[in-house]
Amino acid sequence: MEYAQEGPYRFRVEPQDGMRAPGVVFASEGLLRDAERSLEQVANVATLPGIVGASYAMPDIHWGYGFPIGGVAATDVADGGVISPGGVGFDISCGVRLLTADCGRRELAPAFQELMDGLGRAVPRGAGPGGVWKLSGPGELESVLEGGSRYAVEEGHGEERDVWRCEDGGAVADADVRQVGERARERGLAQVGSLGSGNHFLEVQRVAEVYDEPVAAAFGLARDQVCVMIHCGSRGLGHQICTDHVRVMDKAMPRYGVQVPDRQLACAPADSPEGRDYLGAMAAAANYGRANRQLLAQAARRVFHRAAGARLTLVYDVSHNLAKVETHTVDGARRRLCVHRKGATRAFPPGHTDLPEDLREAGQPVLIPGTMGTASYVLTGVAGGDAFHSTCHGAGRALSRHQAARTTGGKQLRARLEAEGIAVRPLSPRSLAEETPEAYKDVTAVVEASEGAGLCRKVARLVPLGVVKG
DNA sequence: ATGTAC
Repeated sequence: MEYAQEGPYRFRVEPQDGMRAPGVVFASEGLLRDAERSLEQVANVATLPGIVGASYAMPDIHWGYGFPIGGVAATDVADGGVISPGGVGFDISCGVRLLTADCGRRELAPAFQELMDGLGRAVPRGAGPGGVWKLSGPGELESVLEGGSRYAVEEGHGEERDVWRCEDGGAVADADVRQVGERARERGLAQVGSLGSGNHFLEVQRVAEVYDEPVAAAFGLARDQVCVMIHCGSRGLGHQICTDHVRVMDKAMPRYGVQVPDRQLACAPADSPEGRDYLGAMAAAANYGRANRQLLAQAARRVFHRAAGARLTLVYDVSHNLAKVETHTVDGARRRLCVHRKGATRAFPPGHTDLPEDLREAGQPVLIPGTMGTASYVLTGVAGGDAFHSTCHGAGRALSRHQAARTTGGKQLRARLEAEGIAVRPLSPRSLAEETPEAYKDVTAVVEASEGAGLCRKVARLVPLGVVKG
């Protein structure tokens, strides 16, 4: 695919072959070179009816289902704009939650191995059922789908601050549980408060560097601060919802006269029965994802309290796989847009009215999970941010799981990480080897490019002290 | 990512 550089960290694909908008990729030359194949997916997304502005991609762009991971596209709801499950991905509402601990690294040191053992026991992980919260039955699952982490807190699993420091106040209002199928419900019932596998993790981290003191202070972060970062999604429930609704839309597309260059871009007008049904089910999965992270945070709180007498305070919780109807100004006019962010993080700028008051001046915390054994980042939204206020979400895979597992053994990798001072509590040696740092791109390069492109600003770098992996 | 293939 042909492309041209139109600014530092900004590349453009001219409209061609049915594209209704250009493609715009924010990346360094190096990151783009590694992802050239995915430009085809950027171009495919640009053919979607109602697309506004451009088909965007973040610096961590890589190949995904229909949309590239790192893809951002907005469609005009009032103008036949479509919603595509492939623009959200299978792990609906995958995201990151960050908490600060009220203890220093040195105070924690004597109890650290005990703390990690406790986290290892308290965090359900890996494939299949298992979760911290045993729901009373299908009725309570509906409450989770409608109330998200707000419902979890109401039931005693958290504190008031957890609600307003979570994106959407812990729950979106437009969840429609009727659109969540029986299989999705079955899968979701026994997984609330579980990590899953792959790049998902719960880490104990240390603030290694602060880039912006005032904003870090507003987020409650200081150098050498101990933090807990949780990266996980909506488990089997979100996966099943995606599967079910892709099938529905695949069949519905001809009725709306929509043609897409890739069947994985199955979609329907956002303002159609099929579009509304998916958006309602997706919102239910979004709420489930927040409740999932809420329950894992509670589990971590219990372990921190028991092992170190320490308290954990929520900084923020934000998804990087979600579509939302948001109001944006386009060519001077306010328009309701369906913004797909797939492997891309919302990054609202200072002053945005959807931010809680105590974050209004600093901007939205943007949480970027690193790869095991590498850094994670806290960023903030900036005025004038492009791509409907979006930025990167992390580092994509560079090696397949199989390739990764061939480069090292799990025991060898664990020894290496422990020698670097990182405690590891893996589910199995094999799953650990698949997550070796060499299997991922450099998250620092992704963050530098995102900042260079004017999508966000760096606030702090966090490094792992201990990691719990599925 | 995912009861890692209906």
